[in-house]
Amino acid sequence: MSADLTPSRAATIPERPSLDGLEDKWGRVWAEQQTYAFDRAKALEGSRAEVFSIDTPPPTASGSLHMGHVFSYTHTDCMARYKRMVGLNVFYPIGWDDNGLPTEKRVQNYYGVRGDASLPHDPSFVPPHRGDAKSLRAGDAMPISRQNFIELCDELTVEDEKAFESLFRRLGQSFDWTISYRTIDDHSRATAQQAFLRNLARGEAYQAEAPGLWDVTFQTAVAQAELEARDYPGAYHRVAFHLGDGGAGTEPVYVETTRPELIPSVVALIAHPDDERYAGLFGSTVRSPLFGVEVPVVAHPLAEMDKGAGIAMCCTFGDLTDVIWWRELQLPTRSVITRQGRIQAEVPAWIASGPGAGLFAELAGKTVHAAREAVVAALRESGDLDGEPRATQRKANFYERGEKPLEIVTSRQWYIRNGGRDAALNDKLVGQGQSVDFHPPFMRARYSNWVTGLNGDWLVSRQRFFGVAIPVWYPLDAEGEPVWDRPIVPSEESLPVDPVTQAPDGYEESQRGRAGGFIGDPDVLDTWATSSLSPQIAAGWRRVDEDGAVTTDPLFDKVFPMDVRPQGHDIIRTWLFATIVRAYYEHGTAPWRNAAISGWILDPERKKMSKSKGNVVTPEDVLREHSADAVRYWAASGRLGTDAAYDVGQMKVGRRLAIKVLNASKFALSFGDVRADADLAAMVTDPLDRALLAGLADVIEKATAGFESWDYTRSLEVTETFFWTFCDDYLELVKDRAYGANVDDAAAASARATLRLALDSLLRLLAPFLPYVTEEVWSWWHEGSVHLTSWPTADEVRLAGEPADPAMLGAVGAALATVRKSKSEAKLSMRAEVAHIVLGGPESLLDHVRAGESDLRAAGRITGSLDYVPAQTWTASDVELIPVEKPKPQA
RNA sequence: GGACGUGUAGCUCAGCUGGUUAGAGCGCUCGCCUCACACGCGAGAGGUCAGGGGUUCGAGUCCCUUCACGUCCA
Repeated sequence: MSADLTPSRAATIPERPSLDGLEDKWGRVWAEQQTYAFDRAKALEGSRAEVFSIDTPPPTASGSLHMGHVFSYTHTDCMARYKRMVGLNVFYPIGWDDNGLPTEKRVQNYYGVRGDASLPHDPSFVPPHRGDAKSLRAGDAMPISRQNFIELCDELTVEDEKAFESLFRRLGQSFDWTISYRTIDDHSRATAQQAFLRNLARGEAYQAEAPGLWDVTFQTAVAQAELEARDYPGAYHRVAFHLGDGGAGTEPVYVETTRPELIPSVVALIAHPDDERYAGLFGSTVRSPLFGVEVPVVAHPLAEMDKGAGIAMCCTFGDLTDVIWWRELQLPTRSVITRQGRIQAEVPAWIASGPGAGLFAELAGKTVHAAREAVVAALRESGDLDGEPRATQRKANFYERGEKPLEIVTSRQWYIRNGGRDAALNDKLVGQGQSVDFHPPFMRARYSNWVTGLNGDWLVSRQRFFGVAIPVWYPLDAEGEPVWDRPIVPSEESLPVDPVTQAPDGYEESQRGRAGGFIGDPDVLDTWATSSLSPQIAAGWRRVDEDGAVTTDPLFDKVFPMDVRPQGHDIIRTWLFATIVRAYYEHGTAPWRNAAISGWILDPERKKMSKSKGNVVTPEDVLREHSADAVRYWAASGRLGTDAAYDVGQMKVGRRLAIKVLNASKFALSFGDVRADADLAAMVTDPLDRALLAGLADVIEKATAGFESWDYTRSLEVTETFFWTFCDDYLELVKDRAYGANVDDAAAASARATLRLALDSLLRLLAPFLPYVTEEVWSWWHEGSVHLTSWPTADEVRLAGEPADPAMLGAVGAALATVRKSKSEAKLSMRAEVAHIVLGGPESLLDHVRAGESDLRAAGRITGSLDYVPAQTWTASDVELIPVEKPKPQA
């Protein structure tokens, strides 16, 4: 039986091995030698099964990497390294998500600018400053053209990405850096536009004018997945609506509303059909206070009987329930809130002829907040406010990055169907989730819950500057009005396009904005609409050949569907779901076979780490202080799907382990060389050595099983435990035997061979977790990288002949511990000699101890008589110890 | 209100399909400068496995229920 090892040679070992500098040393070597390069040619020749492909999350380039990134990316890297060692051709790309609002905000602050679509491109533009913005008020920002703005985004994200790359490299991420992309680069933009155009051609994407959530700060539409419900202070205002013509003697109907400023928008009062208090009013009409607009009282089950007065004021639009009522009850549209979050300037028709026209004119142009105060004052004056407003906490929808509650405005937007309005499609998309193996499995419920609970299609258009342009134009009719339902689309060959600066085929730029001409769609796609195509972008779904033809890279079928999507659970509803939707439409399949979901990192007090709490640590500092291997050890101790604490203690344990690997390896290789051509396995004859390797074989099997079930933590744990036993017991037991004797001494040779065999496997078992220290030690006596060797197999260390019993090492180790305990209790040095001892132990194990007695005597310094007696537990009796002679201080 | 997860030594966590006196590391206490390692080595103390009920010869492990915490969705 010969082990499948890389070439070995006489060991060259540093005098004092150290972790310091290993990251720089090996990081450079790995980069120079392309250690982690994906073998494209081999993939193209071979079968899909020989490849392991990873849909790496592209981090947001404009943020900064935090310990959560370190945590989850390490999880993936450990799996990637394992898969590489079992012989798979690992496709491990890295991309940057430099798209979207975070980048825009960062660019605005960094350069002191803001985008203004009305401005022309200035080719010689120089930003006011770079970084170090002084106190920057929105008004001070310099307005610049969209193109100039995008150029700045481009400039800054490239800088940010360099910092990220350096950190990832130091952490030991085994990406293939040649397979990289940026979600704003030409290839990504073209891919995103091509996929969108195909969605459009197949009817999966559509345009609609509809009420939708709108962020007044960022001036953009917002999708359901970007919502965040937050507590928001408000007040119930009890407001009177008047019956009939409001004649005296009739009791008004009181509603309780938190948004009195929307009274001009009221279209109905709505109560629950079972609510007897209002049953008599259904079908009749009431007049709104102040404005005197006549609205019906209608029944709908979404009215909450126990909330407020039990009867709600339906306005267009105060919240999402209003939208449902408006749609289902076919109510009129009476919007007064503009996209800026202010009351519109013109007095609307339904108010102009009524008593409130003057009041409305006063409200015009006011913010929602100011309008509310004005309306409340007017209600007080007219007597329509019953009592005083009562403060309340209500849940309001916010854009996840926004600071003001979302308004609902009607606008023309693009959508991609995602099952939110189509039960059959919803079922299919839930089914796509079933075909992905989630790790841990319960994470699938997050997916199914989200998909099942969707209440609308995916809104993909955003009114932003920096992003992938929606690749369509609209013809203008003879009156100069856009013909929305006949969008002009570009050819796939011409992608990427920017409809704002380029004219569509068949038109001249001079026709832009003119009757009979065209306009370009000014919007960009949701960031997720691009990042949801990360598998397609990385794997070359779109490729442009030299002749300009659009095809697909033949590699695509060798890596797609990908083997795994690693990501955090917070973006199951966005990134994971969107990727499934896109792959389903384009390929009819799930985009990956597995989804590996990492948990969050919490601070030691179990709080979420955030800048505002001041408990954020920067990965650079952490890596410098503890070493990359130590930080990886901490990360790898966290199982998939489980939140973990930021735990310096665990990093110290990892550092200790890494240092132990250095020292133990040095020791194990220091007993004199074995013959280079020797069959190591054949040299292992001593029963204790055979027991060690038998135990190691079991460990290899368990560690392998761990990785195969995505439980890398289990692999680390069994390997680590065994490694410490190897150090504390086995090394101690055999060192005397391995020392000193000549090369031809069979007992010594057995120990030395075992040490090498064991170390060889142990390093490979630890390599996915501790890439630096294992590479360092490997280099002492091997050619090539440990990361490109084969994963150890139990067969390598399972010797021919009589099967050895791994329990023997445990038995002799327990006996040694018993001897140590005697010395410890006597408060003596471990060097103290044992003149006499009677060892008690389980009868079934005593034979094992006898078989290893010479090693036990050497390690325990038992120089006198050693007797055995069966006992329930390990005990020592009749112990006679000889203290070590303390050397007299020299005079 | 719904879904999912978690609750095991002071702390961080293992305990897989139920089976002998519940494990590890850190921390703590005591001892040891043992020729790989003092960034080390050895030894020790610490738990009625959140509470209650049930199934079983036997439950931290399965079922029911209560409580606490977390995340997401309403």
